[in-house]
Amino acid sequence: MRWTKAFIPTLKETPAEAEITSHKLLLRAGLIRKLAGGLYTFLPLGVRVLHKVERIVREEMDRAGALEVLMPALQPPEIWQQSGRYETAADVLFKVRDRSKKEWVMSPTAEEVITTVAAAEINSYRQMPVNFYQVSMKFRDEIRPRFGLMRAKEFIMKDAYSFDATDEGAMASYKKMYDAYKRIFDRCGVQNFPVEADTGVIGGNYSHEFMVPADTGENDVVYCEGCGYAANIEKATSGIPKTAARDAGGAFEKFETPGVVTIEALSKAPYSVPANRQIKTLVYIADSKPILILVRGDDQLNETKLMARTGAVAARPATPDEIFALLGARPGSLGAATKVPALVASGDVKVYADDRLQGANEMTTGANEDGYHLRNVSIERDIKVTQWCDLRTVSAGEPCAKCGKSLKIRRAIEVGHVFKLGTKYSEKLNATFLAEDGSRKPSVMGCYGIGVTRTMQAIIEQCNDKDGIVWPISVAPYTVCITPLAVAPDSAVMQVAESIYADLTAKGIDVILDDRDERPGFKFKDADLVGFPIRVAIGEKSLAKGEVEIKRRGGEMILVKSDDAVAKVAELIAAAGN
RNA sequence: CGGAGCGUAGCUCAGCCUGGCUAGAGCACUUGCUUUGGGAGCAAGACGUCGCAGGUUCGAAUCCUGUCGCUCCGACCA
Repeated sequence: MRWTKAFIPTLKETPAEAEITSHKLLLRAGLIRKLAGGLYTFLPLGVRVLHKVERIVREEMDRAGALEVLMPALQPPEIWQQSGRYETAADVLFKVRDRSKKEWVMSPTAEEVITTVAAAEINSYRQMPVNFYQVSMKFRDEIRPRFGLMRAKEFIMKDAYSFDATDEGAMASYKKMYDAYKRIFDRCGVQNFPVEADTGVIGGNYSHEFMVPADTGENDVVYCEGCGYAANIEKATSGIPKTAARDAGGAFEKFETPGVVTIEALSKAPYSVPANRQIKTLVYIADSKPILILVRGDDQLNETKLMARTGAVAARPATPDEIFALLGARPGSLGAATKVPALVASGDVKVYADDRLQGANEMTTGANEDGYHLRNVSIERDIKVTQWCDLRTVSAGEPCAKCGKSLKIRRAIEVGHVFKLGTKYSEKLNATFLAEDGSRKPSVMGCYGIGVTRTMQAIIEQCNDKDGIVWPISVAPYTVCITPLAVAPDSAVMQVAESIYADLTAKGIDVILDDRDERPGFKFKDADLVGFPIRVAIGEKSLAKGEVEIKRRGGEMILVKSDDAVAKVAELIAAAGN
């Protein structure tokens, strides 16, 4: 490609719409332009990068034995109702109507469709294992699109769906995808690591997310440098000890605490009850029923865990009015030792308590009466706990549950997610088969997503410097940029440039020739901004000695004889290895 | 949806508080001359429904109301 024939609208200044580095660079390097919030046009250079990432994805999916398909973006709402996700995923569903007013759903993912295919076509255990994948535009009515391609209303996703006859088979399919994902992100040239993850609305019981570490990521990841444990904070647990039991005192007693409505206020004089001897009582409305959640005063409730443990489809904090109606007190004076046991006994309320409180006594909590708290509360004796479970959020510095080393937390971008789904969808959509023993069973599914456009941005977020993008060779829009410092066709400089351009092109290397009649500084700045991995600069000075300059983006410049330039470039590309 | 901020040239922004001449600058764009190893200089030129709609006023980019859009913080996810 010749630069004068390409379309690369670079920007010297940063558009006001961009906040994070990768978004700024996507715009400045001329890869994308915004049409509206969360909707972007991929310009020619952006498309080239996208295709390179997609190619890596396809190669590795194919290598792992998955089969490419292409499913409709417009889907009938009936199959969503059948799976139950018409309600549970309602928030993100784009819906449209055709001329006959029939409603259609714009695909945010395709479990329902592929399972419909499987229901019709997979009738025997002999047809499995099988894994179908596609690369296609997905649509989600995001609450808040942001950061360019990072969270958009439409985005390109690679989604794959495996079908197995047995649970063991499904685990093997899962492992194949897990391994393929590791290879894909490694080949894309980004640091990445898998973490244990929550399964959320998709369902299932086993899941990993692939993360690219970045301060601008939207996920907190808990990890241990000792044993390699890593998990999304929504899922992470630690080996933090339970609350120490003390010598059991007498019955709990009420005491006056006028105006005290926070853990902190109660921890100060004259009360001086440390946060770790308090029980924090929260009221949530889960699927329109009130539930009580008990965590220790110095712990934070993890809402994702709450959803997972209660199996609720929707949960939100109760309003002060709802709380008052239920317990007769306002937030800040709530507790589960009074009034609540009767509500639990009558089945009106369930109490979920964090494991860390198990066996705790001599605790302080609200009295369900404004201005009063209770001291000397023993959980086992005074509170009817419906279910004990892990509900707290892990903090940095807590001991690892596996090896005891101090846990750390970092921000990261989720670029891939693998789920073992089980039979949730195959049961609801009747994807059953005849097993070897003649019985009819639902197939065991897995699903596997990669945010292709998000991956593209995550690569930029990680691979950049003050001058611009620093593309890994595997995904760069062009691998080599040839920069002649004179462009008159009869100049020696341009003739050498043309010759190297022709030779590199003949070798099948993606190369762009900057034939613009611009000053050298201008061309260098543009090349650095766009981030071509290898630059070959040809100027009169060095050419007088028969030499050209080869520079690895972000690396050292070397001088080579112009006749050796092509071989040297090939060598650099081979050294990158991906 | 809740909270905060912003909409003026293709881009970055000034002007608005305290209404008043023809609405400005830099970058980008066009033409010419000079320049030519890290986003050049000079000269000339083209580019605006001041987001949109109503209102107040002799007069609105400026004040008021509504509305639309964008960005950031929170709940959602690849």
